[in-house]
Amino acid sequence: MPKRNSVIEVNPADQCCPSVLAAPLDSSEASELAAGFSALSDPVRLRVLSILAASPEGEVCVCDFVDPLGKSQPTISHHLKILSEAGLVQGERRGKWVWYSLNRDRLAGLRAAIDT
Amino acid sequence: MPKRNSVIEVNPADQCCPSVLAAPLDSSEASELAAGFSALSDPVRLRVLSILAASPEGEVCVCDFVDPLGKSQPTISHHLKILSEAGLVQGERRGKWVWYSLNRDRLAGLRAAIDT
DNA sequence: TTGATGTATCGACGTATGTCAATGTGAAGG
DNA sequence: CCTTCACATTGACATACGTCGATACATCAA
Repeated sequence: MPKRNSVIEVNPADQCCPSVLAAPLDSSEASELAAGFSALSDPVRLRVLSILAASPEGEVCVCDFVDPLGKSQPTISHHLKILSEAGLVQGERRGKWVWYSLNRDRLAGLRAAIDT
Repeated sequence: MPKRNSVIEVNPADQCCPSVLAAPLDSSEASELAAGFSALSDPVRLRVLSILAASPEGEVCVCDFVDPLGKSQPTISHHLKILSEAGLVQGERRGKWVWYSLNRDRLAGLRAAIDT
């Protein structure tokens, strides 16, 4: 190993959420964050989020994703489940339909994790 | 489809980088962004970034990742390549060693993509 | 109850991904 | 030269992931 004081030892400290840039992440913090970014690592899911964000009512029903995204209904449902489990969206059943809405706080948390 | 004006038609407009929240993403914008977040979707890679960010010199050589991350040298090299291809880090060979540094602009670009 | 409609789950398939041992490459020192 | 050291690449493997057809579940209307 070249002559340098190499890797820093910094206490993750008392902060609300793990941050990539504040201090070296331990294994569990890194896994937690990686799970969040995994939810963002698919183009269909990003388009789901963007459609939700652009919706004036703030909610979109499942059937309204199928045509614009060009995927089958089971595929859309699969992606919504992944986004839901990641805390990025939530669904609410009203009658036959399920309306999904964006959780902007969760998205802000992921953004903060890569903030300077 | 339930009675609502459903999905909005908004022009992606003339902006520098695709944004998830500004307007509905088209397929190629979404794929481009998803590739970026894919690079962030692994705990080892997030820890690489956090170690780089915490390094006072702003650069860390490959051998200094191996022990802290508990992965083999080829695995570290593999992850560094993925981060490099995503534009998040860059490596510079100096003698026998290769020093990697963080590209904060690229990280800021991804952060901006999920900004409100 | 029956049928129609919207959504979720299951099963299967091909592909992508993380991992490491083995090997290749490139640089420094005898 | 030849050896040693740091890093990259390859090949193989197990696992995870995206996709869709088929099907189950839930709700409403007749």
